[in-house]
Amino acid sequence: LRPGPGRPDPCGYNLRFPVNRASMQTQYHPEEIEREAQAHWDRTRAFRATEEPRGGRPKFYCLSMFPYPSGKLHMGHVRNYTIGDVITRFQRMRGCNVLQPMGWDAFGLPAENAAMANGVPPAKWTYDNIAYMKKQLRSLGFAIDWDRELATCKPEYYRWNQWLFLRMLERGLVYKKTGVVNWDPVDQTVLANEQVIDGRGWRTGAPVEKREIPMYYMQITKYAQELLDDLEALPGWPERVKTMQANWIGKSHGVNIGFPYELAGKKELLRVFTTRADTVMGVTFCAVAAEHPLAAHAARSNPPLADFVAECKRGSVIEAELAQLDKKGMPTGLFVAHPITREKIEVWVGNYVLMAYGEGAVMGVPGHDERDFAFAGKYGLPIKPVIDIEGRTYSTDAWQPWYSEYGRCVNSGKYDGLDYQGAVDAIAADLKAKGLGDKQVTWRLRDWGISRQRYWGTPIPIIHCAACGDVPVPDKQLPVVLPEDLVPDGTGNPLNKTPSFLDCECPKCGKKAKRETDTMDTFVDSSWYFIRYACPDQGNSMVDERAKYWMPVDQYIGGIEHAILHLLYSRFWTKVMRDLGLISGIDEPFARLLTQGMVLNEIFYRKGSDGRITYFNPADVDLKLDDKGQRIGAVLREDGEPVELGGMGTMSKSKNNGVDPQEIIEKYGADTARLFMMFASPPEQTLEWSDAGIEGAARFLKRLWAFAHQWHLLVATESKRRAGDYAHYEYPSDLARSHPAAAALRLQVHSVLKQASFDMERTQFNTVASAAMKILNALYNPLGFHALGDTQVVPPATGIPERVLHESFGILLRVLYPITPHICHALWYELGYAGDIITAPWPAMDATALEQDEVELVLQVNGKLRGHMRAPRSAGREQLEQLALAHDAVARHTAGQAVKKVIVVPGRLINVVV
RNA sequence: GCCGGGAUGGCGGAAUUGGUAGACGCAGCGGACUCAAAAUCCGCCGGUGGCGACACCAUGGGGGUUCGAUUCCCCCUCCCGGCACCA
Repeated sequence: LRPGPGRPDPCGYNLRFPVNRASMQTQYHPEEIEREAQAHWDRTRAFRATEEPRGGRPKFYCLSMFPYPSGKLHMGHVRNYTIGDVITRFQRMRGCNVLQPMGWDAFGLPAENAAMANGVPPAKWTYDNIAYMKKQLRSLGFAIDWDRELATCKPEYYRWNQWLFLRMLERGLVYKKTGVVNWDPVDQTVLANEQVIDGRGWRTGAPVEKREIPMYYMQITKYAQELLDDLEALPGWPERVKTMQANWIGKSHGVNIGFPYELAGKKELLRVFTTRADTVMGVTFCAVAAEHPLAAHAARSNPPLADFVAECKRGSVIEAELAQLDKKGMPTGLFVAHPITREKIEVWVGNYVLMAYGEGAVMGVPGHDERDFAFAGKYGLPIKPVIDIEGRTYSTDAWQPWYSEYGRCVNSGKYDGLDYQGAVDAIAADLKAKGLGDKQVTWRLRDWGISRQRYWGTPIPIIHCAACGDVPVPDKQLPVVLPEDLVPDGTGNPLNKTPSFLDCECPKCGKKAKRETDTMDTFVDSSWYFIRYACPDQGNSMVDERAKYWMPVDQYIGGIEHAILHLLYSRFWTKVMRDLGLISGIDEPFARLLTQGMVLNEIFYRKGSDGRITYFNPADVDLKLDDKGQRIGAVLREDGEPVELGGMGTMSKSKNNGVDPQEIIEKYGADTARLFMMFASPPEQTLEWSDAGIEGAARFLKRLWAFAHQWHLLVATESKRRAGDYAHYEYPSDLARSHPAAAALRLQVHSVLKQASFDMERTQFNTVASAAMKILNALYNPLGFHALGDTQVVPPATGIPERVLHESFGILLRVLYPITPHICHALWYELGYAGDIITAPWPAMDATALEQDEVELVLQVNGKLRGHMRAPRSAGREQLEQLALAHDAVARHTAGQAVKKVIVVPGRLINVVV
């Protein structure tokens, strides 16, 4: 039943199932059909995406976050890319011109670490990993346009990092600054603020130190307002991601206040930022950060203070712990004047003041700020309450949370009685009149430091000349190529010891000069790869007009761990590229974002007598169940001794609970792995790995194949080779009477299809998989299949017309196809459906199939379910009321009581209120 | 502490957004086939009471709105994630 010679293919393609078999395989052999399907797609270049002229199909750009080539795929990858592939294939069926590209986030530290361990250059390690992982991805059958593959470690790619860096440098969007940076002592490199998590390096987990290093910054703060505002233009993003970004950007409205003082006869201002200008009359001291110039000045003539400042600066302390630390401080001996009362205010150095936020100095209002309260308490500074909260009495004994609430000003002279906004407005106006302050907006977001003291990254295109200083590499000398044969040995960046890279001529004066050896943060690489996919072969420019066709990404899929870092940087770069005129009409790169949940697995462990914990892989453990199937324990298969149940946790090496996707694919096939991943939970939720669940998915596909095979034998008999006859389904309007079983089947199948279509649109794929299972269950009975032996052929006993079964099975195959494309591809041919399933449209729901002459209604009394009744669809309200009231179950519960009201929900229920 | 998201059978999860709670699957139990096991197929499967028809209870806990609440509102408990000395 495959398209044979002489039979025109209605889709206009001349496709043939690649294997010429006399009959369909009896059993499901995933490895064989998957190999064949993939070879077929390769040969027909089925997933190559090309730009279509105006008026063509709508474009759909479906993108999954590209992987770091760490060695082999893990389950998280499989889940991520399967979700993307389901969306890709579904959008194709909906008639879109879909692009799903793939590439490699190929620069990064693990390559250097592997190089140190094995003595292999990072480049070789990376390229080997790419080759292996690409093979794995291909074996999963993803509808990827491999023609657009890119790797960020290739000069063709990273030259444009360098090129854009230079453009940004010209415009002041990149600048060099020596500043305090986060230093990861293990990786020996600088980390961006975004890469410091709980005071530790995001990769190494080592406590971050502070160092002063010159580095290049990208001015992301210039875009803070737009990055914040445009979050509202992203309805397709999860709320929590937007909230996380908004918090990270951290916009605060406040007042910048200057406290006047004199230094060496010069009038100066100590600037502070506050969101509580209404409490300015309660200031009893000021505090500056250890790095503040005033602290440095005072320390010069005050050795104990100098020691304290040095101690604070050392800061080899975890920031999160720092937050719990005691408030510590020392007076500087300097005094400033209160901007309104002219009172003398002492300036302290405080360990709790951050140099990087606001002005690096605060006004101390112990009456209404918890930190200032603790500080004042410790050093005996006065506490002056200036805000009154109605119905509360202030006491300086202990801090109360309500002390920091908004209220009315008291003890504040002319501001007494004003509320928060009134006081802030009045005080800001007075300060402005004196030139001592004004309203100000402050951001938490800081500029993005991109210099990394590492080898395996994009070289920063700068040349250091003794005469001319830092000179940008001229465009015509790009790319600055990174040598690929170096092997780092753990003693710093090997580029520093490589004269062939290091030595060069100054582009300005021609004298001998040295190249910059710092490389760029790898987040630069991933900030625009999705635009480059539009034109990866473009050698003359960063992007071309094809980017305009494909951008923005319609659906982006990736892990929640990138909610801030990667997604914020990418939004920033897109806006920069827009402002440089490189792309147009795009403010945001990703229209819709889906953050997939983590993949979890059971954790089993034993605690040794020395307190050491040993973890056991779930594959080596047997669960013990009681007779109800509830787990009561687990034993290690090897020794039969019990192990502890540690619950569910993210698959990780440390917990020894990972499952290698390769083993699953080899044992069950890609379709089974894909089906399980999609079926076990909705994409955004965590997914709990289960061997039994995998078995269940495999069982379903076997059943599907067995059913198809049985039916294939049935329809393969001579007179039934009429697949083409099924092309148009027209059913008599009295199908329900002539073939009640057929009408019932169509009702089931089309209701399920309606639900599946809805769930596809809202990316809830677990219920799409369940829909396919429901259709197969509905089909099993009409064929009487289950009662037969393995190979016996029996005609349908129910009298359901074959074309109804054909229609139903065609719907089943297409509903399931995005999730398990290989088996559906094969069965589509085997059962004689026209054309190639990858060009088949998503099935259309037939509304007439849902129409019934009689409907079942739920009967309720006072909202409680009491029975069911069948009634003609045409029955009116009154007729239904009467039927319901006369119904046994209803009568029993309403007997002797007055009926107050009857609620009729057409087609659903009747509720009698007594 | 602040922000966000959750809590439904033995388990993963459904419930088309206020209308039959537990779809679909897993596990379990009983049966068929088999010398036997596996595989496959059939049946049962939230709890309590009852031979049964059926009744009552049940979506973390408590209240409310409604003819009707897993769904909406208020309070509380617990869990997960993010941020956190941000002035």
